[in-house]
Amino acid sequence: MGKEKVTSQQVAELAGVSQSAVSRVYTPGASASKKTTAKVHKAASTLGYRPNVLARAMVSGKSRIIGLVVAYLENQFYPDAIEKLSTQLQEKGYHVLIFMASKTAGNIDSVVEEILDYQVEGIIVASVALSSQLADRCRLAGIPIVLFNRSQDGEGLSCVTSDNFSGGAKAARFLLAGGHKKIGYIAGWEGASTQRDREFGFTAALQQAGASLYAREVGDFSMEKASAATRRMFSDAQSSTVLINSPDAALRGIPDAVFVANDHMAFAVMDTLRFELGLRVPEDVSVISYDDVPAAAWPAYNLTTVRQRADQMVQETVRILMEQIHGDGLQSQQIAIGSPVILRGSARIPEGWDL
Amino acid sequence: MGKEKVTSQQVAELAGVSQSAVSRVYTPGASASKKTTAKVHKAASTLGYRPNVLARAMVSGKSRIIGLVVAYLENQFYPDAIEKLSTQLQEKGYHVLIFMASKTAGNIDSVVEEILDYQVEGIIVASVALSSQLADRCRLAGIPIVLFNRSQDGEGLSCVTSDNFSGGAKAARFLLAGGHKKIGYIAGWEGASTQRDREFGFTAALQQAGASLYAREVGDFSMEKASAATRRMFSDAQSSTVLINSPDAALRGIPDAVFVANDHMAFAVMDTLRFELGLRVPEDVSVISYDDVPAAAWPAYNLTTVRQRADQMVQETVRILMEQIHGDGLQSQQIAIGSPVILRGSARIPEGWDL
DNA sequence: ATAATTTTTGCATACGTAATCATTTAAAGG
DNA sequence: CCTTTAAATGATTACGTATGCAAAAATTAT
Repeated sequence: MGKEKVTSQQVAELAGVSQSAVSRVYTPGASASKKTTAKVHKAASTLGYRPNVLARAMVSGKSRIIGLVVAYLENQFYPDAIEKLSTQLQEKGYHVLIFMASKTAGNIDSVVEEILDYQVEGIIVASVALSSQLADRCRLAGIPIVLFNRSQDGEGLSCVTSDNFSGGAKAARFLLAGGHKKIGYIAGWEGASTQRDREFGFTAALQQAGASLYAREVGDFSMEKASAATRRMFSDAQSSTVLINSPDAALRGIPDAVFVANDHMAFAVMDTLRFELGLRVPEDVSVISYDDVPAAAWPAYNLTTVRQRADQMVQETVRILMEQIHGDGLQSQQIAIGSPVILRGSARIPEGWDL
Repeated sequence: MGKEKVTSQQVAELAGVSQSAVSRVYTPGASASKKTTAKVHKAASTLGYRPNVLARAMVSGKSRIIGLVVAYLENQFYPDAIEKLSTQLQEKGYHVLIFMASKTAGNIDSVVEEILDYQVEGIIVASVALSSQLADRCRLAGIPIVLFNRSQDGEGLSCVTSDNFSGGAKAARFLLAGGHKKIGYIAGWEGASTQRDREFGFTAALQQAGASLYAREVGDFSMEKASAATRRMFSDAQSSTVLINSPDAALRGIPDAVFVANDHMAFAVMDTLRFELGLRVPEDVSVISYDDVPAAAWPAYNLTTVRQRADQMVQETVRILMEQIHGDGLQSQQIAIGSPVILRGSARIPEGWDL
């Protein structure tokens, strides 16, 4: 109940200087003599003074707040990224105001509007799309936006992703080199650029090798739907699975390998294969996926996967944001971080691979 | 670059009213006629006006910001909680400013100082402790604090936890009912109240049944350390494991059950038992732990665990925070949510249990 | 219709700080 | 020691909004 607001004015009085002097002591690059600096610091510490960020933001226009829109926190990739983002921004004197888009799905725009109300200096949008008029509003307001782990064409938005196309291609070449003939794909949510690019890269590399997709199902980045997709794809009857380009009846049967659009779904896929369908991984079916979240390295899964370098993605995101905030009106940048295959035990390892 | 700041003044001019009128239209409970409300709304929408939260915070003292201190995001329990917290607070018109304490470990206090700079209306501290002088400062400043998943004695701080003592006791009774004789415990970080209470409850229930702990190791809530602890506890030689109260040589040998202080460590424990030590779960060793994070239900682990009801914990946290913010100077509250055992397959199920 | 009451409105001020500007003080140069 | 230049300081203003106060308008009661 005791509202103990210590203001720069009070510090000034105690130190015997003007309020301006106090302000300058706490403003980097402002001119203040050693003497007054000392006096102010002393008075400030006895009173327990700390500058009011909000008041500072009012007059300077710098709130030191970055808005972060996020969803899908059940996918370990995002908490990991949030932690890294927040830590790096903290080091630069910024802090993260978080906005959940998951449960409010659909009206991402209203979430971004709320963000703008807080006079954020920049916005990071993770894993969700943005309407073009909203993007325009932000550009008009001079507030930089960086899409994290999503790209969006035609809006001139900055984005940071892994090189999903080439990552998908690597997965395909890895499976082909392993001698797999009937290769399936379990897709993520089809509105996502990551999903699209991974699939494009995957199928492009298959075709380049004269192969093609044997089966395809959609898992929408959800574990439940991925399980269902797995059941459809690996049911003996294969009734509901669309067999693409299957040459003749002799080759029919369940896939001998599957590329899953992300680790989160791959866990469900592996569990369904092993515990529900009684198939062995990798002996009966090779599984490879995308992200390399921490759990992929857990022995129970030991998942071969295409690594998304969260550290580098975060670093680039912060760099772009800082560039746009400080140097004003820079060009938007699209960054794609290289994504290596991490060899583990869920997929047959081709002989002589990665010597 | 175009800084398009639309102010209430501009809206007022376009609508032909005073700035005060505009303010009142956007202030719930203020008096404004239908006519002016309509005029203002029209002008506001043509100009794209939205109230500046920061300016509003300046004069009203209400920033609509809640500070959240968090660490250990690799433990799925916390992302889950963050999502729920943020969503519930959003619904009440508040937003979450996030502060990572993990990498800055040790100086939690400086993190809280930074939070205060943002004039937050409340602080949620998850999984970390707070110095008493900091707690005092916040109380003095009239800023409510709620500890989430930690309790702290003697500071008069509000906290929300699960009923860790009784949860630990339930785990013990469950293992005893299953006929286990050599029961081990893998502890979390010993500075944590959750760790302490779970262990106290566990050992108290053992003793009440005339049993006692057979082995104990510390895992510090880390997967690596939990693996190492498991190796020590289950090595045949048992050289480094402290055998507590082992009656005679005949009873020596590896534990037939282990209670792990949280799920996050239990995953590492199970993996180490199965893939490194070649032990079967639950045939050779029963494993039970605490939290019931999503991954505990994944078939690969199928972990029997004491559920921490994140939904209810979040709900209570938000309730307390709102009470303290609106009604001023309320008593601090300590809430412990009941925690049921969730039966899965990692521990032998006693006959007739939970009929 | 007039008085009493309630609601609405505009004016002025305050929130806590940074930035501009003119002024004073200190330092440097000869 | 005096002049020139640089550094430091204080008074003032501005940021965008909410609120107390008094005046005006609308409503109700008489």
